[in-house]
Amino acid sequence: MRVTIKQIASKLGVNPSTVSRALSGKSGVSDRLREKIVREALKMGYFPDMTAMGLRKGHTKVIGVLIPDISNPFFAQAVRGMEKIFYPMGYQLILCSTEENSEREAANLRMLVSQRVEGLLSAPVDSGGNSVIYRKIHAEGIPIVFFDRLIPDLKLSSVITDNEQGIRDLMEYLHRRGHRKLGIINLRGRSFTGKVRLRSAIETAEKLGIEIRQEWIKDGNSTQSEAYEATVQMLSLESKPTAIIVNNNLMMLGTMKALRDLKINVPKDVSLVGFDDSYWNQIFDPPISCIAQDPEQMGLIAATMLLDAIFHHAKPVQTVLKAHFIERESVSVIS
Amino acid sequence: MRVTIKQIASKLGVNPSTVSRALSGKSGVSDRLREKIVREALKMGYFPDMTAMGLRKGHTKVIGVLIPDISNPFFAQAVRGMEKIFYPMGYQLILCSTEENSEREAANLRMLVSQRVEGLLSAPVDSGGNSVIYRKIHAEGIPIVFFDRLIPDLKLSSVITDNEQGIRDLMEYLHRRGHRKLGIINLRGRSFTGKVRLRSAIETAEKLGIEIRQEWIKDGNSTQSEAYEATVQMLSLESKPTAIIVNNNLMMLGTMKALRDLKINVPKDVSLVGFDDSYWNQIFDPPISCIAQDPEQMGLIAATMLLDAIFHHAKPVQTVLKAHFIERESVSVIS
DNA sequence: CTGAAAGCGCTAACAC
DNA sequence: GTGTTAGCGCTTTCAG
Repeated sequence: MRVTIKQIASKLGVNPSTVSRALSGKSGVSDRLREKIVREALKMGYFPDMTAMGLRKGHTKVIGVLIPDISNPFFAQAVRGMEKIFYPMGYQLILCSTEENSEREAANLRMLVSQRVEGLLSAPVDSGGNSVIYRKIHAEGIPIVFFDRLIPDLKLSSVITDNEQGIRDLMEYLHRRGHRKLGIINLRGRSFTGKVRLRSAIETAEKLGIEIRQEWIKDGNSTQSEAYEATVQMLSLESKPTAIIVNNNLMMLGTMKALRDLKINVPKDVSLVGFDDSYWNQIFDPPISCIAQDPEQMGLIAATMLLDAIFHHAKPVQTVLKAHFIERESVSVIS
Repeated sequence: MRVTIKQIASKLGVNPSTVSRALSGKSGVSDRLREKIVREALKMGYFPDMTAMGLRKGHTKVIGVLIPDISNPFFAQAVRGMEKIFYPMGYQLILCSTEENSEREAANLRMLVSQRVEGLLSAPVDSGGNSVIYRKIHAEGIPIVFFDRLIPDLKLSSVITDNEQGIRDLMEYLHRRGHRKLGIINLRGRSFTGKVRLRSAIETAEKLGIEIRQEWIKDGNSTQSEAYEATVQMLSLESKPTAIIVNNNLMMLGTMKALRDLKINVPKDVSLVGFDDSYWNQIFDPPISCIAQDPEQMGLIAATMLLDAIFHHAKPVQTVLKAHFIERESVSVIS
């Protein structure tokens, strides 16, 4: 059985509360006794019981993290950034993968509250169908910070990338290189980032005089396989765009594979740029120019904001991060 | 403030224990009263308090997971497999990234026990320096399953890949294609998988009559950047191997980049095979032949074994998974 | 079928 | 500087 503070106490013939004081470094215990207690605790293999401490003190030192897909390096790196903040503070992260499913998200959210997490870091599921639960949790006094995505009708804290700016940078670059016909492999149409990036592309196209035909906008559903299909379809069209924007890292893999299978040369036959910079962009032949976000930084900032909310009851803040363009060799010059 | 069972009880003029019974689906409450209680709980926004339940019942429905690096897709996918088992059972995973650091591992381990996790899934830090703590935790009655790696002197449950078989398959393939001079970009030399794979390569080389000179064995330290350096060094040697084995997915990225920068053609100038199959192997030019593990499956099996240990007190089991060879186009035929 | 009471492991307020 | 007591929110006997 587990060693408790009580057992240590009775073994040493002192009171449990004295053991508690000694072990948690509180004042009010003589140095000699404290040392004796600490030694005995070590010898008996005592592990403090956080659930009991949590119950008593009202805080658990646990943070809940919700991400849609852990095997996407983007989110994995974001979590890494959060770890960097929370680990040194002795906080634990409970990580939940929602698999882009509202019901799972709701279930996870309920669980997390039940676990008495002190705060929540979430990249909410695209449908945004759980705003009621989020609101309720917020009302309970549990701070929430959204990252990468947000639910527009909730005025909570968030850290997202400046998607509009990113798309504009990408398109201005293509425009400078002479491209006037643009195709888009978009994220799931209903998703927050998908909507924002597409709208921004259409607006920018109008401004710059770039053509984006309806048939050049394909929904890659955020997955590798569907991006593959979408790319194949787009490039079997009678009249094709001269350049393609792929709207996230995973879909870029699908598009790359399609291009290879179709033996279409980049950038000679078609130019390619991406939103997100993952490992693979720079080892593709040719290396892919793209808009790079910094997910680790995003996680770090989200975590910092959450901490601020937990300790200083900071008011909700909306943070927008700049993404930056990385030029490589995937875009031709059209004269 | 948080809604408690007591508040619901006093609101309805019944006893807390009745509310507890009603809410947890226990028998001994009339249907009418139960319905009334459930409705009120919902209305008041009641979330059960798992820490209190855990304290009372002695189990927390939380599993601790230790991985060395969350941004490595291999481990991310393993976690995904674990999620698949535990999510439907209402268990939560606390994920800790040890960053290949023994002290962090020890700290995380202590924390996890303090959180009263019901079981532990761990890919232990390479040095194996925490066997004492693992042993202690096991002695506490908390089941442990190692995955991907293990600590040889601990006879606990584990799921690992048949690394020897993998290396043999790779080398027999190279041998059939006429290769007799082999270079290796190895994992961190002290690591479990690094040691096993290297030893296996040397043994197999002897058996098959393949030459592996000392200078053709480079330590890539499991990272992209050091694998880059290692590759550059190996290929600037006077006499080079005709084929290279890269011993994990992240290092493959470094090697690929080095090869591109050096303008060395694969497989014409040098052949290339890898241990692990990540996203990028198939979009490189040429696609890379490799030994593929199935990390998600590994996570799934580890989770299943842990469950077995938790519920049926199953004895420690050592599981070894077969890896399978995927032929692509990165190896030339030498006649 | 429902209520009363005890207790999980810990800490904090109050005595002495 | 140390002991006593109460209670965090819940479940589980045991009564009635």
